[in-house]
Amino acid sequence: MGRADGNGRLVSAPGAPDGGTGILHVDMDAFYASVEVLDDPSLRGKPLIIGATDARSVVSSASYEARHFGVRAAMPVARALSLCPHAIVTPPRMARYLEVSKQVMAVFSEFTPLVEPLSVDEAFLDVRGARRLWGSPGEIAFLLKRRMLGATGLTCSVGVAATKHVAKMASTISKPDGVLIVAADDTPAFLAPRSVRSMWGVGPKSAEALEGRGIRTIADVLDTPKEVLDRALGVAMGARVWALARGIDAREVVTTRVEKSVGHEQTFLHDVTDEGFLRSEVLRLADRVARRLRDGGFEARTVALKVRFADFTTLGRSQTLGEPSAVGQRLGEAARELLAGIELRQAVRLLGVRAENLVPAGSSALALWDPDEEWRKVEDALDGAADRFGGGAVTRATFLGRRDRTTGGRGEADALRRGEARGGGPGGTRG
DNA sequence: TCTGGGGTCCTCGGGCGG
DNA sequence: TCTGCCGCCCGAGGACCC
Repeated sequence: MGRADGNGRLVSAPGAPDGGTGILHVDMDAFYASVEVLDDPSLRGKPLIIGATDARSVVSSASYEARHFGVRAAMPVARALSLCPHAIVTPPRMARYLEVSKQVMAVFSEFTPLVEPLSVDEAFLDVRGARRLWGSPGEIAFLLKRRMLGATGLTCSVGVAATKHVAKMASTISKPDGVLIVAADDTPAFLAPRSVRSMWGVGPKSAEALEGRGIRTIADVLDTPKEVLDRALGVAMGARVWALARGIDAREVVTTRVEKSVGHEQTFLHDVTDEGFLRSEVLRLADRVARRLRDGGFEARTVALKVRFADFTTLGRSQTLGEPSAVGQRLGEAARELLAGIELRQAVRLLGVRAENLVPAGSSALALWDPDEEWRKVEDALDGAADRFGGGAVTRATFLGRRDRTTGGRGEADALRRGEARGGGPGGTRG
């Protein structure tokens, strides 16, 4: 497996056993901060915070020098500066990070086509089919790190394991600039002493629910009946934690991902009570969302509005549109209706507009609906019923009342109304 | 200390149609 | 015609991740 290196890291040496592994999780080290250092070497070795400087912004990324002072991502910048007053704060340059991200992903793709990006700076790689070309998974991990440094000038950490979950945990523990290989046989020993919080998917709430029952480590999870986990976390989450604690994780590396929603939200510098301003902001956010939908070739069936009040309570309202749309005006109207339905009992801190239930542009029900095709389906479905009722075939004409005299009269139409002829048709088989 | 912005997934309850 | 059951969709909210 690996050795503790005195800094809380656990790392493997080249040649460590990697039997039964095949999944790599690669995570760039302090990605945004490292890109800033790459572009301005005078920042090297200094505490660096990536984040806007206005009152309400939070830390997006921090160099390890800043983390040494307790600075963490998602911490308010003001708080970070109180912990590390001499830190250099620089605003994020997303366009630049995306540019470097492309280089990073290109390095991943050199080793395997089976790459599943999780964000701009990390991905799962399935290297089970790359052995003949590049070597064993453990060998690939060290090779990839060298190649990454050469191609981008950046360091990364790599977890190597039999499953995505263990690979992800391993890369986290090996950070920064490490490799941790967890051979399949070593998985139980690797997992057992770890905290429940270290599991991917167990956040503060779930950890609290478990710890409140005395379940602090993964070994504790192994000793806990599944019903207790279900009660603590809900059935789905309980089942997941039960399985992950045993090293069971059947998730494959997925190379294609379909976007499910697109949204924008805005925290105001000062809490807002002006309703007119909120209405105009809703329209502006809807416009941005609509533009992104059109760029991506999508339309939205559902519009969701998010309102966060000054006391941080958050409300969501959503509405399904009559027809999918990617028109800012249409999305904006829906979002404004949702806003009108919310009692603004406090000043508003944040507004968000999100498009959900995305469909490809032009595939709305109306655009795709072919009446002739629908009638063919109805006629097919009714053929069998017509036989049972002793009549002839039911046609579109019979249903519309222009009865074909060769058919059996009203039997089929009655059958249709009673829903007795729906076999194989849409709408379920029960009745 | 006072909590961003972009997402995904899950749960639960109500309405509705068969 | 009414009732109970079931599955599906919708809407709201919460937890989690980077």
